[in-house]
Amino acid sequence: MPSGKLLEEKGIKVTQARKEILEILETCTQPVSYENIKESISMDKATFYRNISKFEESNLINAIESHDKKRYFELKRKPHAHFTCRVCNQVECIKSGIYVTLQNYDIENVIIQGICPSCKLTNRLP
Amino acid sequence: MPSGKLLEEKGIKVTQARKEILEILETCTQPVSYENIKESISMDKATFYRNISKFEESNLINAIESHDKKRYFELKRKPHAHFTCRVCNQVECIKSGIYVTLQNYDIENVIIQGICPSCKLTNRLP
DNA sequence: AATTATATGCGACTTAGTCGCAAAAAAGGA
DNA sequence: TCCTTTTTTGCGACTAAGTCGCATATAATT
Repeated sequence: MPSGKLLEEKGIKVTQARKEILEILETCTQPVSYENIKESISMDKATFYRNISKFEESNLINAIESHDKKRYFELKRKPHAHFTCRVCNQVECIKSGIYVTLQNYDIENVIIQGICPSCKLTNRLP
Repeated sequence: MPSGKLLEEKGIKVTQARKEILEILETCTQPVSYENIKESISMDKATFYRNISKFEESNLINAIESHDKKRYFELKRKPHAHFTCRVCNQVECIKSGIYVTLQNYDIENVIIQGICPSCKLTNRLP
């Protein structure tokens, strides 16, 4: 879906900066932080975060915070859980069936924390 | 269990500050932040956090970060999931049966994010 | 074109948590 | 008990992801 269209649908004005952010998020298979993509975007940090806030309000994206205190962003597609590795800090989408329900709570995200297979195998330390 | 004993078992030197922290954590039924308990402790902020780090290394306590970017601490007792409310930021222990397994991952914590029943009912906004 | 509204860049700011260092407290002898 | 070594503490300065105020720029509207 072209990023301009996504924005129009949500009633968000289409700007160069916003298109840039969405286009990058569309190509990413895992959530990314500002740090991860700052070389690939041309806007200022403040503009990036202001637009990210706007996208969050419009329910366009999802943010997950990892152990490094950075927030990682992804387009909202099919709901799924996330795994954050406390060694490499990467945030991974977990597509496999994790279903959590809690009576009377609104559940918006499920985050599993621990050590990912790759860090486990290579015995990397935090 | 007296807090001095807990420390000795883990080979951590017993000091006034450490006993204070543990005694408070022992009385808490929900995870608490530094902010929550700073009036009840007599040590400096740096000392608090240094001891918290030590307790984490020794697997004595657990930390959960909420939406307010603060970390909430609890004694490690029986493993259980946590719920963090993005409106009131409280961290709640979820004792009911949530079991998550992921092949080849080490799972250390499961955090469910959303809106708690109390904030839902009263329609509080973030 | 002129007016109004919204978005952007820049630099200063916020804030939970961390660090360096000197003073204080504990531990271990002799 | 006194002396030496090791660990802990308090204080103030610092860190870093993210936010804010404001002036400028861009877009929409009349």
